[in-house]
Amino acid sequence: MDDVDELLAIRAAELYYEEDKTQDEIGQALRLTRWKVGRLLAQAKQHGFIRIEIVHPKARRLPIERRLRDEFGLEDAIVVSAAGVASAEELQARTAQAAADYLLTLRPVTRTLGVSWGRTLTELANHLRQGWATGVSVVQINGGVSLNRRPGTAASTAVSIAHKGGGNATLLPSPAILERLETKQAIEADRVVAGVLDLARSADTYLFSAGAADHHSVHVESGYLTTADVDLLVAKGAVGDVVGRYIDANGNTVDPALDARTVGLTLDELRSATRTIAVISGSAKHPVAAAVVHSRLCTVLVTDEHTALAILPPEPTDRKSGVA
Amino acid sequence: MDDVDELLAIRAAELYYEEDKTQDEIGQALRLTRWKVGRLLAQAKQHGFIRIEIVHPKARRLPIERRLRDEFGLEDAIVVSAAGVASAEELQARTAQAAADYLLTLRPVTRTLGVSWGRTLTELANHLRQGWATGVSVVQINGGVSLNRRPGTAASTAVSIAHKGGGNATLLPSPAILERLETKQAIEADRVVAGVLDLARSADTYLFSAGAADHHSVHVESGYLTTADVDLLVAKGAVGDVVGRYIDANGNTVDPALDARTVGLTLDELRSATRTIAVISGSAKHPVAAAVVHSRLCTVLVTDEHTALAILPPEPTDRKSGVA
DNA sequence: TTGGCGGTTGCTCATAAGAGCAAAGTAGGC
DNA sequence: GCCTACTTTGCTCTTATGAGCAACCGCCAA
Repeated sequence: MDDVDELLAIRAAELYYEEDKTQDEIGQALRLTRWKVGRLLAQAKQHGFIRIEIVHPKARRLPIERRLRDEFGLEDAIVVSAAGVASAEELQARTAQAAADYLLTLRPVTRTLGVSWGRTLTELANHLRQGWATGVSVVQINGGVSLNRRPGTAASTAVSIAHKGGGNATLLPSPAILERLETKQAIEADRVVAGVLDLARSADTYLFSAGAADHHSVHVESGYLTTADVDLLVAKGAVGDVVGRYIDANGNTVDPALDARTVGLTLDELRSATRTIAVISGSAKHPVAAAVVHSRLCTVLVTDEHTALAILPPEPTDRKSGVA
Repeated sequence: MDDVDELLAIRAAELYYEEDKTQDEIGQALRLTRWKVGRLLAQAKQHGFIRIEIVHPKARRLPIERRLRDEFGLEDAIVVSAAGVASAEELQARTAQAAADYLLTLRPVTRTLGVSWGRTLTELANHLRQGWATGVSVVQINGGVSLNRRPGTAASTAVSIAHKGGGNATLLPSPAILERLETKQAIEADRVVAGVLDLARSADTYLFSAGAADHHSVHVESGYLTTADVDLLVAKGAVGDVVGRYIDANGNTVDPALDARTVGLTLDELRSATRTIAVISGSAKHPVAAAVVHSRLCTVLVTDEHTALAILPPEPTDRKSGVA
């Protein structure tokens, strides 16, 4: 495509997309045959001169979803569009909303849903529509009684999801991380706790988010970890946490000792589940999102466009010499 | 259009524009008839959910051009797209390039071109293509021997335009603004200067830009005005200058005494010309651009999308109840 | 109940756009 | 200088889309 054709293609595109002329009319105006006009338009598209965006809070990016599914063998992927999004909060809200919507469409319908907790899931619960399921049983899959502030956020997330789905929640009455291994083992040996964990292991679907390994983490806010702890984890290669367990870029636990003191389903238990839905949004979470997907911690990913593109390998520009 | 239809429209748009499905296929997927799909897509467009942009340095915005022509009775309007533009400089370069391209298409061909000077025109001259005209005569229409720095910029702009058009330039050997009225009158009485001005008045086409009334003005840089002078002009309502003459929002000279000391064609002479091309770009120049267009100082406007939209009255959203 | 009325639906028909192909044009190799 | 391989062009034929219209639905009033 030489310069002259390029300019013609742009002129044709202006007339076609902005002036609603037919290719034939454009042909007359630019002294081309209508076939030439059609080819120029096709080339303009191929070269990326024509950008078509769907600007809407519920808009998704299907081609990116497909790439995610294909690239990582995901069962499903939901990618919300970032077109016209002003703030990171808005994008996260869109993602949470999309995840809430996705729950409605789950087939087969979930009977027992294992849930994690955190900011994203709280937002998801708020966006969830009343009556999204009928008689769903919700069970927490990791510990989370907040130590200091806003006690019960973790609980209310699970309860809210259950209530709106016409069922009830089973809470895991345990801190997320214990200070001593023995305490953790004792807690897990407790009949109630063990029962909850058994129920959690029997869930047909798991729903969780991921946290970035930084000082704003919910673990720091809740007092389970200090900022120094986080720095140490980062130094060991941590990119973030999933159900309270810190992982590196390969999805492995970075600190086995810490992991052993963490109450809840293990990463391997999560990996062996048939349906695990990860909801992850925001630029701070790009590294964890990548780790989650690469290490097959989820079968379904709900995320935003930016995060998805950060996870995916760069797209081979689809020129004629694409294979070369 | 209710919520359900809106969501369907978005889903349809995703499949149509991103997945290249036919409306019929979308109908099958969403359990709609293909006509319903067509209507949903039309509604999505109407509501502005579908945004189509042409991303290219030479892309123009024809609908905006039309609005400018219709709204202000312009003979022609060239509006370059701001899609995908990173910096203000890039936008100005695009505008200058568009103006240079426009000169090539002028019909009837210009024999004598009156030009102003300034950053925009210098850039235009640089972007102008060799051989853009054959034997064009270029004449300066306002004074501009730089007092201190970069002497000859004004001259080289005119010379460059002339050379590339296979003709020669007639320079106006005079400062832009004189300190005393008597000196200005004496200069204009000079045979050479008077001759140049006569030639300038006989031009068939005028090409000029406009300057913002701020401290970065070329007049300040060249030493004709101090920043204090500019502040005073602004206080009097100045929005910028055209061919060295400061105007208010209505296109009137803000300081008759200063205007009388300014050498070159008057604004009224410019207004009575048959073809005057204004090249104006950048957010700082929105007010001058509006003044130029409103007061009919130009018959042709070359500008960027943002400036054009700032000049134009807000577009009536084209809903069904558009007239109400 | 019935009869009107605005709005929606699914159709027919006309037009626009795309796929594929043969002919013409072009550049390079011998 | 001529032939060959490749690209570009303008076509035919098919498919997709849009315009316009009659039938239909739901809503309200008589």
